[in-house]
Amino acid sequence: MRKKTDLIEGIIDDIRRIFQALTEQSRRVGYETNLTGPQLWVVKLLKETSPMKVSDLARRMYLHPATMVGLLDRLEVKGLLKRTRSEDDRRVVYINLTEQGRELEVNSPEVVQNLLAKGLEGLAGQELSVISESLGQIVHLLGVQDVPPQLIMTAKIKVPKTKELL
Amino acid sequence: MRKKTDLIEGIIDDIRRIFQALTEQSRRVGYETNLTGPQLWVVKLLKETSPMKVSDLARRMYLHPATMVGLLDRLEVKGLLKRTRSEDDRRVVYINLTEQGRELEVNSPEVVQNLLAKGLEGLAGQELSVISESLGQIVHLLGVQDVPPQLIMTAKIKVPKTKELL
DNA sequence: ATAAATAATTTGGTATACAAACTATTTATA
DNA sequence: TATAAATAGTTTGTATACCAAATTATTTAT
Repeated sequence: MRKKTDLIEGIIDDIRRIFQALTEQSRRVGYETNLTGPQLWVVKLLKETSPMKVSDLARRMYLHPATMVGLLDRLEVKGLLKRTRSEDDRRVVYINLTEQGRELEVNSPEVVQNLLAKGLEGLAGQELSVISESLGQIVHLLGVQDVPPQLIMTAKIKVPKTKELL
Repeated sequence: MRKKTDLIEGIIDDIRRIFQALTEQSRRVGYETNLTGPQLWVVKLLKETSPMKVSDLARRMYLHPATMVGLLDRLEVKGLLKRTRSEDDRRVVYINLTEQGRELEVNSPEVVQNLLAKGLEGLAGQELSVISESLGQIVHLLGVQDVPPQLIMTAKIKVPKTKELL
């Protein structure tokens, strides 16, 4: 049997790897869609539910409304979404994807969640239970049982293009 | 027994929670040290090994040298580190922590790794094996077995200070 | 002696992020 | 009903992180 310290080291390495996969994915976005992480996140959210108010989006992404406006500006310039002022309450602005936005969403890289979900479906229920248990313990150790799970997406991570860094 | 789809959902939620705990930690940094994530990362690296060349630091953090210079500038202004041009090779600049920098490092929040390590030490070897197995499977699913584990730290994440967002 | 490579920096640009102030609009209240 | 308070979105100003390309100084290779 492996030594306890080795096991712990391995576990932490694996968590780092998972973390990296998540951020890695967000880098790939840049290459494949010319959007940054947060930008694609907006598009993905709008695909799920739309229209959405500016404030809804800000809340969902845990961002300041001012930051949201900037994000929306850039996406609007790219022609991926459309602002529409509400008739009922003229303070409200609804955000919708344009046809171009929907198109981009479809062709954008799989979000990590889906990748995982598909992989997990291939496992037996028994195995899933074990994995579930294990993760539960880690979550417990980190003391985040009660944290509402958010969408996975890092703020901004770019890939270094210069060879020297690879 | 729980349904397979429920298990999968739970697993993904847990991964999100872990991810969040990691980024959450990097947010806390801001409050407790007045440094950003990358800035503390530099300090932590220098605590581990110093002096380090600018290029070493850039490589370790997967950043462009120019980005590194900016980071170092800000930390130097804060009086946390000192640049010293090498005598041997006058192109090289060595970075050292100042006394103030070492002091800050000691009082800075535990890096997640340590938090986890301590928690895991409390578990039985048997349990650790199970957890190790489980994570291995996830890593495998994500196809990142061969990725070298990096230090955990996100690029830049700030905490929203306005109540409306909490 | 000169060309090529290397280390760090400067310059110029973009995106994310927040706070504070501002505009327009709606709701509450006196 | 007039006015105060709240709300939604925006603008403005500032900071950080990030990169690419050009620059300077220095070292190594030819």
